[in-house]
Amino acid sequence: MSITQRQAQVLAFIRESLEAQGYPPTRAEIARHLGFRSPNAAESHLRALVKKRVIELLPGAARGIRVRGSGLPVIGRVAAGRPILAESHIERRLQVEEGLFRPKADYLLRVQGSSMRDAGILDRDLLAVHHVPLARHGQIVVARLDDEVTVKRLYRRQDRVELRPENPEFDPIKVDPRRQTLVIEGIVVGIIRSLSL
Amino acid sequence: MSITQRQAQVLAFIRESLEAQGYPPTRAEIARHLGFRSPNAAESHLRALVKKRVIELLPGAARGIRVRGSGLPVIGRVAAGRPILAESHIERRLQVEEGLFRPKADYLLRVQGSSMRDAGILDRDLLAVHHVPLARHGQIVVARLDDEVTVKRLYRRQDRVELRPENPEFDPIKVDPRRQTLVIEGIVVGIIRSLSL
DNA sequence: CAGATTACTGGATATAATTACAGCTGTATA
DNA sequence: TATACAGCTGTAATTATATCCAGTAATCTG
Repeated sequence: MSITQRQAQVLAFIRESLEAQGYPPTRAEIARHLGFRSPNAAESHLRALVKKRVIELLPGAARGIRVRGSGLPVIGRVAAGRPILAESHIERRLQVEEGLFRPKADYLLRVQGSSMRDAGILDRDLLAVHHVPLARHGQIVVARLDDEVTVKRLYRRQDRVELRPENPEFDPIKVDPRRQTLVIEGIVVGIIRSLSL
Repeated sequence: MSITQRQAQVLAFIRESLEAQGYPPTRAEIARHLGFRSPNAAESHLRALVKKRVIELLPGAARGIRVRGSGLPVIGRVAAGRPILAESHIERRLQVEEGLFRPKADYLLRVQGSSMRDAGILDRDLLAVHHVPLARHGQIVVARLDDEVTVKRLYRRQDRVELRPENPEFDPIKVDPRRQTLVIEGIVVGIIRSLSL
């Protein structure tokens, strides 16, 4: 039971309004923006979004629209064979400004281990990841090698593909496409570290 | 012309409301929260905050309150002798969730140089800084030595104070309190890096 | 000491906004 | 083929909200 295209437009406008105005839109504003002649059209879309648990409506309150699950999901340990963005992997959500990272971050992944230490990526750092299935030579990627999720720098030379750590204590991984399946889960676009002393 | 205590309470409630409800409060809600019997008391506080350029009011709009200058200020190069948080040092502001860092971040400072490379702090990183005048041994601090602002790890042994870089290419700074003035500007509580490839 | 600012009460009103009701057309689902 | 759901129009009532006006009192400022 996923969201329809029209409902996504309504949701996008709510987000837009929140960003630009600092408060949610009214039914009339939604109707005006999407070209409805009746505010009731907006109302029913909002009700549908409530039923699908995407927003909450606060009865009686003007502009009483709350977007649920806003902010970037923080992904902890990823279970083998399961998609990274599965609901069960989400530890919590963090409100981080869209546009802080470019291209935009889709989720935050918690680093395990120090194999990328010399790239300034330490154990327990949060990596901002842009979710795309393709990466270029030299980019730091989130990759899945035979169901194991790792963060490494991608090396692509002619027909050879390598995942290289940036720490001399770790060895580069030469990918053999005949025996292993390599899936690019995304490229790393940023880092957030909490020192909390 | 700064903000009064009462006005600060109103502002705090607006922020609280934004955080908890997802939208700004009405005049009546402000009045109820602060114990006013008339919504007009809230109205005049809001007007005062507008005059002091702390918020904006959108006429006619329900809950039409916008908090100006929200988010953490990003500090670029700091001019000698001027306070770090001077308005002229603010490059922009970033909307980052309060509570992402502990203790809370007061501003973001852009790193210049790689003297803290081995601590995972690279050139052009943004450091989340908690603004306090005291730091403990071992903490990474933002310090001002004779008007020069630097980021180093603080070493305090008996009566000796040192600011140590974490990169063998740089030398530790032994602070001589008779000739130099050391001011702790804050402690580093987090790092944000944008890779933008 | 006049005038501005802060900090409120109390009443009133226009309008902003939610929300109920009735109805329409398609498309998908059982 | 009945039933649900998506996606609307249109009207209207109720209530939520902003905002004006007229005061009172205390404190600060030039």
